[in-house]
Amino acid sequence: MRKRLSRSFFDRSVHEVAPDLIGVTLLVAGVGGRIVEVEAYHQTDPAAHSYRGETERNAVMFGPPGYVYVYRSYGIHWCMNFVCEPKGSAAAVLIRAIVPTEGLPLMRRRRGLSEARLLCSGPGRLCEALRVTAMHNGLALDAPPFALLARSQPVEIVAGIRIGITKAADRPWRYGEKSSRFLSKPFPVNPPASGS
DNA sequence: TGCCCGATTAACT
DNA sequence: GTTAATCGGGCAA
Repeated sequence: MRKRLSRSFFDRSVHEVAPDLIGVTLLVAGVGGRIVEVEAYHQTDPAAHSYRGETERNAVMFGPPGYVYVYRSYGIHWCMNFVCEPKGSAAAVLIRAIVPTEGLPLMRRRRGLSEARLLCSGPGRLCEALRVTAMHNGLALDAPPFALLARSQPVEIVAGIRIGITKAADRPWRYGEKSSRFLSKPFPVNPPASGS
C-alpha cells in the first residue's frame, strides 16, 4: 500500500508542492489516476483568484493548507485546486490533468467518451470525470472522498508557462510529467540542433 | 445596475 | 482558425 499524503504535505511553498504533486495518484470516491499536469497560483500573482483579496468564492484559498478549492470556470466547468502554504498565503495548485487509471468505466460514462486520453486531460474534463463539483469545495484532502497516494516511481518533471491566462502570462509555473500523452497541451520541446 | 472578462471545452468553418 | 455556452467578480457610471 502506497503512503497517503497528509495535509502537512501542502504546508510548504506552492512552488515546491506543485512539482511534487506530479506522479501522485488522486482518487475521488475511488475514481481517478496519476497527476501529470498542475499550475501554481499565489496571492501576489495577478493571475490568481486571490490577488484582489478574499471573496465568497475564493475563501477556501485563504484558509489552511491541505483543503480543496473548487470554482466554476466560464460559468460551465468546475476546476479543482489544492490549497498550499500557511493559512493566509492564499496560494493553491490547479490540477490540470491526470492519467485515468481507477474507475475507467465510470469516467467514460460521465464524460460520454471512450478514448482514455481525453477523459481527464484538462481541468474541466478531469472534474467532470471525477464528478468534482461545488459540494467538494472546502473539504480536506486527507479524508474521504479524497485519497492522495505518494509516487511509486520517479518521474521526469518539466516546467513551462501557464495556459489560458493573460495576466502574468510569462511565469513558468506550469509543471508536468515530461512527454506524457495525457497533458492538456504538450510542453514546448527544445528546438532541435538543426531543422525547421 | 450594466458591462466586460475570464485558471474552459466542444463544435464548428 | 473561430464561436457559443453561461455566470461570478471587478469596475465604471
